Amino acid sequence: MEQSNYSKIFKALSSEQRLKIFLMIYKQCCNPKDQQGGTEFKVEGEKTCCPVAKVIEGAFTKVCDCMKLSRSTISHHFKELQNAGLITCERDGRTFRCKVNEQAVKAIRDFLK
Amino acid sequence: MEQSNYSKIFKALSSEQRLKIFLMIYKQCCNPKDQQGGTEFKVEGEKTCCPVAKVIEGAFTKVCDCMKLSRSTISHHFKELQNAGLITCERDGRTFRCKVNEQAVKAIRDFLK
DNA sequence: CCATATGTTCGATGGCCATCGAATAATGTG
DNA sequence: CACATTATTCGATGGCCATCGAACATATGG
Repeated sequence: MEQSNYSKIFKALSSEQRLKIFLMIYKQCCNPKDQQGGTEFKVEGEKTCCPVAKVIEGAFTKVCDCMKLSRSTISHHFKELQNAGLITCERDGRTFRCKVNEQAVKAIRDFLK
Repeated sequence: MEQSNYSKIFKALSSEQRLKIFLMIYKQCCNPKDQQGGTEFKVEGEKTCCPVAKVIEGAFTKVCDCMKLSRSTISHHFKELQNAGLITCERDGRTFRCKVNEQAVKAIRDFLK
């Protein structure tokens, strides 16, 4: 991955609020170990730990419930995370689905390797 | 490491120029494998690969020689990298010494683990 | 001591960005 | 259909930031 792509990723994560949002999603998707902070953002009736990127249903609303930011701001942050290639989102009717981009995760893990 | 510290690190690396500067220094210090891009920023007569953080002499001047930025801007970027805890610098007379902070490197490597 | 090299500090500037509320669109519910 | 939920878009705003040149500070070499 090129330097300019890395700086885009880091820019997306440089906002504390946006980092928080990304980690909320990430911890529901990819992280095999750390389950801290999962209490306020839990997918009901499911294990929060899974081996590969998993789709999160209703991510937008859940994030809204956890943060003191306007919905418009949160929408903006989701867009920025998408533009940086960190997550992908799709909407089907009322449902907002979202998952972490595995390539981006791999790139972050490979940075400084 | 706390989220706010991570966002500080990512903010420091979100500027493409600053990321470039950091990687120049990093590749002279810590990286056991990747030696690409080392050509324009080489410590004469030394192996560019070493196991632990190593002091880089004259880093400021070397970076100035490689980038099309004013010295004041580069000075500013060095300060930002220091404030984020990514590098430490010291001056002894005319000599500008600089090295990568190993804790920060470890933190970056542990992010998303 | 004088000139040169090396960094730092300062003030200005232009641009980007996080945030908000309001307006709008799309969708489901009674 | 009327209403509530949910998400997007827009315009405004205040603040931060990357960059520059100029002025200053410090050190070294002749």
